[in-house]
Amino acid sequence: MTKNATKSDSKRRAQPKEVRKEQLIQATIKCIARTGLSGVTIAKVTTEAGLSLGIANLHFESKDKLLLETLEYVTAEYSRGQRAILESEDYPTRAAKIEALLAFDFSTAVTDKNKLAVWFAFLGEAKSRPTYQRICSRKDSASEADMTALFQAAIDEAGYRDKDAGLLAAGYISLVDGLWLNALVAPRRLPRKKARLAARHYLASAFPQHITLEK
Amino acid sequence: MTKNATKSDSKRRAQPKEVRKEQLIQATIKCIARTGLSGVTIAKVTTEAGLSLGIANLHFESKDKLLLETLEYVTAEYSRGQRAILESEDYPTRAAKIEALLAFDFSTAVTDKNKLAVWFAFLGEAKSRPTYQRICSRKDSASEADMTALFQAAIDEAGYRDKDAGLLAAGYISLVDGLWLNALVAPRRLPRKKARLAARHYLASAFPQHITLEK
DNA sequence: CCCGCGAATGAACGACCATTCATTACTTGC
DNA sequence: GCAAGTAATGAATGGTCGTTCATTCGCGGG
Repeated sequence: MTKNATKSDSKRRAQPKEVRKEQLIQATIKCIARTGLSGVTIAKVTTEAGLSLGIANLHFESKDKLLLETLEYVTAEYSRGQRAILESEDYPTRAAKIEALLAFDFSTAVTDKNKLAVWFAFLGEAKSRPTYQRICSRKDSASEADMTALFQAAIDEAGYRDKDAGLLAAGYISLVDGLWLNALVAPRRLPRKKARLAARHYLASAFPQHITLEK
Repeated sequence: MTKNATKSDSKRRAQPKEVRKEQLIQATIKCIARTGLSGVTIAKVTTEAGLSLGIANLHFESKDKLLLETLEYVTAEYSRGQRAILESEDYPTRAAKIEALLAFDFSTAVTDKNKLAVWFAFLGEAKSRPTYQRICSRKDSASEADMTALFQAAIDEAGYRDKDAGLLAAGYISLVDGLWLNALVAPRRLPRKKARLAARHYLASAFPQHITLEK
């Protein structure tokens, strides 16, 4: 009768609300990636989590709320990482900070297939769901301003001509979205490394004195 | 095309199968844009089309087939227009052909909100639906080869250095996808004209002797 | 050791929805 | 103008799924 170390307890045990919610959100991410948003059911999620059917409605008010918190979970994770870079004062040069953003956007943590699948599953429904729309655009509009400022500073310090920081930032954000999407749907055609290289080329031609094609 | 064949039809009338299928596909596009893929029901589609409940299963084998044909309809329409440009021999210069591709990608016909909503709704589910995945990636992989060839020819004729046509083509395709997506989800932040301008900047920095920022 | 509280369970319920098909309505050939 | 054939209809059906809640169980305090 020693405690079951890692294996799931065969007996149910009370857990703090936060632990259960995290468990259910993780299971939801897996289910969305496996079956698509429209294939997700409470039964599949709770089975994936190894819990009972009723638990989702116990900790979340409804399936809708569970899905919403899952979306928020995924976007918050990304935004946190990105803002840590954008707001950091520890990079020796602006070039280093831009490099860090690039490395982050194509890190294995960010390009995780399950997380990307969740992200695009919700984006695909965003047009008809104002709530999804709001959460999804929060991710980008928050960073767009900071990124524009960073790009503008780079433009100023190098004296680039004919560059529009706002347009470059919008372009970079969209390019990354597009590369993620294509890498997710057709990883054979666009593997992660090729996607990163394409993004690097974009930045290199925008900021030739900051970013080069040599690794 | 016509909204409701003259409305005067208060009584039902037999129509060739092709007319009915077209009608139903158009209604499906509207429904997906309005309610998202997961909110689409046969009842909503047939009501939108002004027809009876049973008609969808009469002309399509099932709801699934209807959705599939809708996706194929939207992608085929795009591919047809794009290939007409790529395969045309009527452009005086390569620059003109590249300009035409850009103009096409951001034409009002292609950036129609409903069509884009359909496109991204299916892409959002593509990860978990091999059939969607196949249809969606057909659109891009067909054009990627032709576009790479076009870009390579442009590189050769201008003697650009350090350019990788394949990477530029993959980047352009992804950038366009990303711009469409952001313009769809947050049209306020990224209006169509700004999206087109961002794509133009991309091409201008890739092919400075072909594409310029002056309209 | 037992009691009570709150977490967890899952059978039951009801709403929704794709699909079927008997019936109806139109069209066409004769 | 009639009959046979075909398109269209929509009530009925069966299945799926979100949600509820009476019951069960584990835990900590007395």
